[in-house]
Amino acid sequence: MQKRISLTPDSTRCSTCMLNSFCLPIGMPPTQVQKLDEVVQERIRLRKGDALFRQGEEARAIYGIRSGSVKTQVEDARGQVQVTGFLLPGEIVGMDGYLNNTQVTHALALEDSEVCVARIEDMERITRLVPELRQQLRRLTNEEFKRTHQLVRSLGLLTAEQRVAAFLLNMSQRLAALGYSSTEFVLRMSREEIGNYLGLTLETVSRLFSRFARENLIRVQQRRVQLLDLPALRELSGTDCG
Amino acid sequence: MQKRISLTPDSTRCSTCMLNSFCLPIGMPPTQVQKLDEVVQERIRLRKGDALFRQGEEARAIYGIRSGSVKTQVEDARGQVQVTGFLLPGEIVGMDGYLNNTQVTHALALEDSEVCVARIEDMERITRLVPELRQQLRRLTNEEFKRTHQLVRSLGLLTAEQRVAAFLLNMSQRLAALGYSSTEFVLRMSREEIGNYLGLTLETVSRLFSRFARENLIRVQQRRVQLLDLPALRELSGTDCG
DNA sequence: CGACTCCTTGAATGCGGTCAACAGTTGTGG
DNA sequence: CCACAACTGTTGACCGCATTCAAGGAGTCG
Repeated sequence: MQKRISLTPDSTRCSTCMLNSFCLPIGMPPTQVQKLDEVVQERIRLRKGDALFRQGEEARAIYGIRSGSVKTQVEDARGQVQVTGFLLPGEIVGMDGYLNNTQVTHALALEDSEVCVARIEDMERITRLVPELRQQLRRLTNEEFKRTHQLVRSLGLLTAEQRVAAFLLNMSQRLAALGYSSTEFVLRMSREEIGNYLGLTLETVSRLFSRFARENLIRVQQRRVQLLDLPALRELSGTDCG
Repeated sequence: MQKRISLTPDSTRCSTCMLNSFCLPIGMPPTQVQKLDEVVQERIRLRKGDALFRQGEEARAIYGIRSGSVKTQVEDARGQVQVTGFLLPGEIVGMDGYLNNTQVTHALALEDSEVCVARIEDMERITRLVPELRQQLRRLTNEEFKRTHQLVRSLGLLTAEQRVAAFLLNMSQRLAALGYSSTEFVLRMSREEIGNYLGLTLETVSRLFSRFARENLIRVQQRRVQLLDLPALRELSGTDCG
């Protein structure tokens, strides 16, 4: 399933990566980032639908998304699934596993993707040399908490309409941060996955997309989305950001 | 509001605390636990309603609940509040703040309570001497993730009935672990707080309590609850544990 | 005792879910 | 290249769960 790639000296590394400032090295001085090249010795290529890791597995690494996108989901004893996040390039998957050596979520590729591998045992070693890395890992864990709290807030106190609007704005923001258009993008996940993530049915998501389109807030054709009226969406979402 | 208490040599410490095996020292050998006494030099006494810390504040410590109970909640820019957890004795509050030096939630006492203070700057120092502590902190962070994921699952895919049943079972389990009765206890929070936590209105919570009582699954009088039929509640909850 | 908060219960409404049919898209193999 | 199958998304009709609004009761504290 997964395809491992060892990085030859001249292949891309943290220190020369385009996503440098969005990913693990965020805010680290260049001299430190070079030391990260020692941690990230490997990449994995995933086909759409491949598992990067599975809930319950031993956690061996944390992963930075280099291209493509990934969803995380938890599964209970009865097999019911709840999507807990959609991850974009530059974002880190597996922080929760890092903390207890056991993955608490599944991570599945939404499309063909490539992820960089930072093995936990290597990091243990490197944190002794680069104390900033420890701070970095904390910060990433904190990000993860904020993401999850936002999801809880959305599920706990927003209406379906607000959730869908907030979801679109959130995607918009994150894509914009990566340098993509904030008003025109392709959703990599199905209506069902969006619905599951937002605690709604796929029909409700579809209906709201259609209604937003009818009201000229967005344009939709399949997974291609165009946001026509950001202020109105923000107003609808009932939150001040995604 | 808060009342600080410095611990005199003969007052209770981690190494002699009754909650020893439920709290920060969980699973640590006695010799290590003694080193924790160095970290936990202070306790705070809270009156009902007092804030242990507030969202946005600088995080200076993590806190172990010694007696009483605490709720955590996030607040958005418009002042809307979402309760994210109810914490019992032995449980740790503030892990998320520890990770970024900024509190991402409010923590409020549900009743008169006492919490032990482990200052972050002290812990930095102690982790150099007691490497196990670092592992401990990771484990606690992971616990926090699991708690939150469970809440997301509950909000995302359970019905009101299932959520309330699961909530009661969860309280039951955690109280039982502390040595209290698993079938008879007093809820420290209002219907409104439960409702907010579960993404329901207070009326829905009240109605479901009444219905469970009518069906002889529980007995309720105000905040005093008695679970009469655990298997049936488990069945209802649609999950295999709280 | 009165004022307050918290809880319960009823009645009516409506949001989102369910079930079902169909359309559009993608992928596959002949 | 087309035909067919499988998947994904849209839309409609109906239903029911949970919310909303409202009134009244129970417990608590000054």
